[in-house]
Amino acid sequence: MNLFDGISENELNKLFACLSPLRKSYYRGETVFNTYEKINYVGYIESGSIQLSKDDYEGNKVTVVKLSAGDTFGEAFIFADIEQSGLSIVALEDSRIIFLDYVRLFSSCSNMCVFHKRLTENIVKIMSSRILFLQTRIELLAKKTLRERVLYLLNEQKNLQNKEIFEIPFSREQMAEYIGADRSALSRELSKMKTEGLIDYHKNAFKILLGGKYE
Amino acid sequence: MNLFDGISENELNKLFACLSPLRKSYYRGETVFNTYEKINYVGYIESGSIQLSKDDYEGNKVTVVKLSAGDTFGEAFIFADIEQSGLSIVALEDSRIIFLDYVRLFSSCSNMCVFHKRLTENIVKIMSSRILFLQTRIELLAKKTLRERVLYLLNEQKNLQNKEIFEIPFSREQMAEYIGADRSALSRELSKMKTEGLIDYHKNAFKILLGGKYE
DNA sequence: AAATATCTGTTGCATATGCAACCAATTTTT
DNA sequence: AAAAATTGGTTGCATATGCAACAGATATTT
Repeated sequence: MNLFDGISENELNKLFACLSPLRKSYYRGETVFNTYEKINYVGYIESGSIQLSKDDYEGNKVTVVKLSAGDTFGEAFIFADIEQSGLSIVALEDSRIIFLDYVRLFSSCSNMCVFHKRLTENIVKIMSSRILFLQTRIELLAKKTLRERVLYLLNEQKNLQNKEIFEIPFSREQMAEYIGADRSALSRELSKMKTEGLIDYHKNAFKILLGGKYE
Repeated sequence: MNLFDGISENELNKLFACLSPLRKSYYRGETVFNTYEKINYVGYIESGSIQLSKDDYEGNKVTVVKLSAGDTFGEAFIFADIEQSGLSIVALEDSRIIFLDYVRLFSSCSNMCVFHKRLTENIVKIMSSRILFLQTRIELLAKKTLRERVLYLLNEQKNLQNKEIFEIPFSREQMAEYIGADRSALSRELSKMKTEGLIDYHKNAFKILLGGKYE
């Protein structure tokens, strides 16, 4: 789901004239927003990719989500009235981002209402899917054993990519972080699962061999 | 945040005339939606309370959230195009629910546009806060130790209620489920934390004694 | 290509925690 | 009030897993 779906190139130009968005570029590793900033924009990634993470009081970093070109972020803070997002947003590669101001986004404007309505609807759709995604993630994290979480992630990716052999879009470290586990424990569990004939993998290419109760 | 905030009684009547919502009553324990139903409505709880949970392939039940009078649910499925919600929604007590049809909610209508716009904005706000809530929950579940999750929950509740002594709105069983732990393990950990002078509690009234690195 | 840095797997160890079983306390039903 | 059901705490046990340290593999820089 793209923020600008259903809005033609021509309409988009008019819309931009009205919304006067900020367009900014970021280098790999550069911070888009830090933890203490207020987010007043819906961000749209024109190119590149970013990572949203959250730091807790102990300094552990939890990756909330990674986003790439065509994705939208910041919509969770619309109307939320939160002074500090608590999110640190960093560019994973050179990126270009369009920022749409909340206020303009939701203030009616005489000539553009059609597009505004469309944009609003799109934002609602994006929020829908974000909620569903987060709920899925919660379901994964609520699993009590590491193995269950691994299998949940693998099945998710398998279904998503609809292939028998699928690529996990994470490094081991990131994969461990995503499922809330220690990296070495993940490695160990993966090895064990391979030995037991449950799964097979080479680097990031995985295959689920045995479904059993996990299918 | 209430779905109908900013809409007066009088306007609400007009809006209802236009939206023609369904009003239904449920007894305690009764199912509002089962796992296999498609949800086409935004549900608004007039009275009572409900619980949203999700069953996994092994039959474990994960409580997603509990909602009570004034809360809204089902908004995550707007435009999501999902045939089976995967959610089982059950009334926790006798409840009365208003269902607003997605289609009518988002179709423009000649005379009601002002209220529709308002409603849409409210839904966006609700979705915002839901996303933030879910992200918080994820942050909790991503903690590696039970103690950290417990403290996270306690601090959350303390801040929410802004009292030194605060009531946890869960039974032990539910609390354990919420933080993704075994009930007996939770009991043990709570006892241990009390012994160590970290917290104090009696039934559901808790107090955080020692912050230290957890403050 | 050599040197360096990053990523991944392995393993020993201590501990946390799920699970089961049981008992006590509390609440609900009869 | 007695009986039954629900809820919470305790404990033994086996195992899962975080942590640390190290080694090999791979990628990056010089």
